[in-house]
Amino acid sequence: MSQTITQEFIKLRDRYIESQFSRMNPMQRKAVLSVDGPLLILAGAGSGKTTVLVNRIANIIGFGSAWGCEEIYREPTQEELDQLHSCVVKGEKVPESLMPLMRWKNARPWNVLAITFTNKAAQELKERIGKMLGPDLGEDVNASTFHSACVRILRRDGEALGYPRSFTIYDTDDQKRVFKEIYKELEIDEKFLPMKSAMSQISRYKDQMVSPEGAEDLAGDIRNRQVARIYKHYQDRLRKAGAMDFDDLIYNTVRLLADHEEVRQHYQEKFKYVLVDEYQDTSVAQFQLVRLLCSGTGNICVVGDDDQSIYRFRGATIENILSFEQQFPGAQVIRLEQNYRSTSHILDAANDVIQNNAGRKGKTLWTDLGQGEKVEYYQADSEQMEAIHIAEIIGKNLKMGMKLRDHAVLYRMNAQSGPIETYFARAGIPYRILGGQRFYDRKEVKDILSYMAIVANPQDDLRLRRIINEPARKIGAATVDRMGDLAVQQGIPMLEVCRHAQEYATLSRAAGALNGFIKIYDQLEETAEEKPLDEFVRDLLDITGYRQMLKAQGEEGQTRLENLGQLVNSVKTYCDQQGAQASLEGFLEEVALISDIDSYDENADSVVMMTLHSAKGLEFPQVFIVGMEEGVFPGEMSRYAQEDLEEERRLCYVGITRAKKKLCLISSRSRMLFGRTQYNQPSRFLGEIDPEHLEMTGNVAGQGANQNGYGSYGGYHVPGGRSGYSGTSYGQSTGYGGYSAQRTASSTSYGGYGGYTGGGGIRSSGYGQSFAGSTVKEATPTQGGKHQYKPGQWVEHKTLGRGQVLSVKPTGGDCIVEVRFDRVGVKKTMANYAPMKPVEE
DNA sequence: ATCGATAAGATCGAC
DNA sequence: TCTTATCGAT
Repeated sequence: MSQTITQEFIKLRDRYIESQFSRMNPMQRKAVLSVDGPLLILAGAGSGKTTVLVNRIANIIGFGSAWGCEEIYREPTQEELDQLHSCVVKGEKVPESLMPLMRWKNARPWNVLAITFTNKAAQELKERIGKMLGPDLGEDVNASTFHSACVRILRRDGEALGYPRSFTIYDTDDQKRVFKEIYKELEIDEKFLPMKSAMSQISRYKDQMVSPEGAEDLAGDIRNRQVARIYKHYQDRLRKAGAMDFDDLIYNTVRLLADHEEVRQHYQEKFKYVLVDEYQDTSVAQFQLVRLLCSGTGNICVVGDDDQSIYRFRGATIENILSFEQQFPGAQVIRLEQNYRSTSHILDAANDVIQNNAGRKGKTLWTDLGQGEKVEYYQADSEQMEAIHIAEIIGKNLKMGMKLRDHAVLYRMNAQSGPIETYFARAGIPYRILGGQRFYDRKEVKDILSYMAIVANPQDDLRLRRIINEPARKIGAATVDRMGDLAVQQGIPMLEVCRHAQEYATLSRAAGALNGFIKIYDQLEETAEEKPLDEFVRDLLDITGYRQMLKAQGEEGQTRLENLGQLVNSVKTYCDQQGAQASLEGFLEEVALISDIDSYDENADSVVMMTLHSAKGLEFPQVFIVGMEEGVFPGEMSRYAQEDLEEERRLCYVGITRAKKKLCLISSRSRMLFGRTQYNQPSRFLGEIDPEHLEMTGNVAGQGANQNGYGSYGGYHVPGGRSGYSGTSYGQSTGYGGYSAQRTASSTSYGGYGGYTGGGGIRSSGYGQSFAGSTVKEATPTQGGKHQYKPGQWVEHKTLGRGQVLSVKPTGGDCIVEVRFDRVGVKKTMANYAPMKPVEE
């Protein structure tokens, strides 16, 4: 009798659990419910994989293995069965009292490890889980990047590898400095072995878990032997400084887990469920890490899309996702092919392009969002026209009620942002640029961070070298080098040598200055001990004399001082967030692991510009991809090797699939790049799209394009030789000053704590800032134009000052107005965008 | 030490 | 074209 009640209950339990995830499509639901064992989710672009991840984690925590499982905590009563039955029928949540019977071997939030590609994605995941299960539970889930997860493991257990608990994390800049020293020491000629190639080769070694000794064994030619030698010296230095670079974080964690059973067991028990997002972009080392972590329970779920693997150049191996089923026998594979993002012309264009790649798992995305608009292909004459066309479309879209933030401009290289940026700034279109120099990469910020770092870790000779004479303290390079030698000889940190300067004959002359530095250092240490973190940093600026130095530097110093003000703010924000947990080490760590995309704020209303790479994971109603040209995209370097070309194609696929409703692909007949004007053929990727999905605009016909208007080579005559280069410029050089001024003037927009709330690493239009709030209004073209201009007319521009109109040319729904400004010379502006109005003379 | 001239170099870039 | 690094001169 009770047997039937139990069976009945279990059957209903399955139905109930399924009903909790009823908003998913069947494939998604299957992925959410398959909790145990290895699982590969092949999630196409826009297929709702984050939703799947969130729900799957919710299921793991809420119900555990209960679905499809015969086990139950105890026999339910008839009354409980009725209760469940009524919940299922009415679609209500079961009462808490019933929950113990509803779950089986469910995990606690901290038993779940979810690894994402960026900090932002991790944060988002936590928030969404929090919304489903309650904020406390969300907070307790381990959601982080590979690197932050490794840092946590290494801080706790890294001493087994001979690193101090408070090891420093070296960024690329720090790495470069170490390399420079090693090049000098080993007398290596940069011409023979460029530092960049040595650095990246060593980075690749670490990605593949190759030790310095291993590199030695592998080395065939002289160059590789040299790299192995550098590798060895480099690791030596890092170890002495108690430092790890980004690659070491992964490499060392793998070593730690592989070689120390008790540590491994601890984490295998802790992380009962491991989930990895963006699996197509993982390295060999990351794969090994994942395998070590999950081999206790075997509960590993990876989500990825082989078609979106775009980081091969950085050590990612697409093999990880392609061979998942071999690596984890018995793996389930689930494909998510329904796309919820884009309309079908866009999606079909993406499918058309990607199907030209060999070596893919193969899937075809579909959508039920309808055909939507065709993909626009615009052929411009120059990169300026490219920008103008974009501005026109944005203008039209705004009129139709779209927001500035609905628009994204994507390009292959950061260098391509310039002309568009200039034009937008001039036309008064508020924009933001992601990428370029990060806030935390600025010299003054790094200097102050270095001061903080040596207080946290007095062994950090590299950071010490950086700031010992900044501001100038009469401690020259020769003195520093001598100190470095002494430190190496005695096996002590440089700071100790410095402290006992008078005991060394070679340092006698500088002893006074060195003593002075020690006084400063001691004072810092004391302040750090006595005061809260944010006050410490504020005082640090004065104790070190840094503030005074900048004050004496005029305008540029002022900007830098403002940046440091931001730094102090960010320390404060960090303190507020962490409360009693706040620590110097903690802050430095957080800063070291912050990226640009982390600070992208989707709510700020401005057009976003970024590289195709940084656009991964984002979506916009209207997307522009510029520079669709051979030699640009695909890039010159990747045109010939099959593998490189396929990666470019995947990048194109990523770009296309960012668009929800409208996509505009733009190529230009001429393009100035690196000071040369190039005449490129339209990108082959354009030719791969079925014309059925394309709508061509621009003066395609006139310029020798073939029937399709693209794709067939030779149809386009290249002036200036067949290489596609021409020494002569293309007449685009007029009215084009003020470029660099624009850029600098517009780089001061750091709201709030860079890494947390948005701002860091984002460069914005000065106009956008100054209008903040009323921007959209200002930038929205009104019917027929808000102001009428005619040649001879005097105008007043918000930032460019007074000027006289030279010419007015209608374009689209707007006019290009050429103005000679009193202060800055001749400029072109868009009548409806520019913050400009006619004035009486 | 700090400036200015000169040369080299320049994808993509998470952490 | 533009930036950045390095070197030599003041």
